[in-house]
Amino acid sequence: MRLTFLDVKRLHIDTTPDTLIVMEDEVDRLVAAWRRERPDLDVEPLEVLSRVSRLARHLDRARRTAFAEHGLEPWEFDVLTALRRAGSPYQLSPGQLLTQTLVTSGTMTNRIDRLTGKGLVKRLPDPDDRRGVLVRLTDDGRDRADQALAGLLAHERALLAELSAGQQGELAGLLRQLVAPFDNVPG
Amino acid sequence: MRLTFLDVKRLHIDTTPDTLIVMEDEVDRLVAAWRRERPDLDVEPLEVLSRVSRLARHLDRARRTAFAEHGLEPWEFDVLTALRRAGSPYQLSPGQLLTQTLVTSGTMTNRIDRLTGKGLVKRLPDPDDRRGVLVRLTDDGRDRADQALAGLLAHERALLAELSAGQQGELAGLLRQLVAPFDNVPG
DNA sequence: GGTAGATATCTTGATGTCGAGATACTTGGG
DNA sequence: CCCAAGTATCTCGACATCAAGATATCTACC
Repeated sequence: MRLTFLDVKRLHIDTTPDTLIVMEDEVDRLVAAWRRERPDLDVEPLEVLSRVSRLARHLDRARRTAFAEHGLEPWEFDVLTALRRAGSPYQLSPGQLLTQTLVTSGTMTNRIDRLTGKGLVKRLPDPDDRRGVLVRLTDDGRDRADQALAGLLAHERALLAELSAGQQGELAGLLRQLVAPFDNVPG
Repeated sequence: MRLTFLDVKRLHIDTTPDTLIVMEDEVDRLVAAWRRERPDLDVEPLEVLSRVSRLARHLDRARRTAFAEHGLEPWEFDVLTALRRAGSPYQLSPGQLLTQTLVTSGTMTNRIDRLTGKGLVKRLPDPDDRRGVLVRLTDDGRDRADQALAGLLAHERALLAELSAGQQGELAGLLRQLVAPFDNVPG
């Protein structure tokens, strides 16, 4: 008999009811529904990838709340922290920001415009390439990024309390294997 | 000495170079940058959650490509398959669709309008509640959903080829623990 | 050094999403 | 029976994003 992931989950519940309780989630219900409606298909991939998508969606919402405490939108955080991470003098080209934030060039132009309007970054001409621009964090932008990062980490640490340190390491490793192919090819 | 996730990764590379090669990803670089710039902070949570967000982002793009082969947008797929999963007669209220797709009511109204325009769903009055509406899949909508699902599963199975079946099960289980709290409370 | 093709950024128009509020109906207490 | 509060859906305006194309500049090769 072949065990599916769902079976494994139930096994945990049945055999060790007091020490290992695994809660159902929306994806369990989704997969069960597909197995009922389309028993001819192998929907195993959804067990992983639908959870990734849904978790990301929930995280987006939680992050929006966390950043609001610091008066920042998620997209503002993404850009400011990319610059912050670059280290002094906290500047990157729009093109470098694109690859880090996974948005299109039009979007980035718009973001830089708005952040400039708020005084969090400023545009400087690239001295080595007259097509180019350097986006630099202002002092205010740097402070905001630092504060928001600390807030984010506190929130996320709380979410991860569900898992032991070892489990977090395992999870990070498995996710890395899935993400790496995307991050290491041109596509 | 305490090992961080990054150390564990490097350990793999150093000790078993031929059998276990772990590729770096963008999050490794991101975490390394934070450790250099903010050595005072514990950025461990990013190892998991930043990977979830970035992977989801990549998946969105890949899914967009996969669905385009069937002439569907990702949002259309989400709605059509929610109805398909409901089983015959393939109908749900807009409210039920909201909770499954994690969008707001205004968005769902708009989606139903456009799907109706394309002839993939139709609105019926709810016989038990005159405020209510039932959204029902047309035959064409059902066929499209079935075709697109098969295509999606093929694509996703390919992405997951990086992992063994056992690893996929582990990953699904760990993700479930993180998602379940979101899915099982009102929030 | 001149030119074709690559590259960096910005512009534009269309579109999907959100949030807040409006509307219509239902429910439960008095 | 009536009314207040709750619920289901829709409307509307603001806004962020994207894709495609425009512009300016660089690079490499002849």
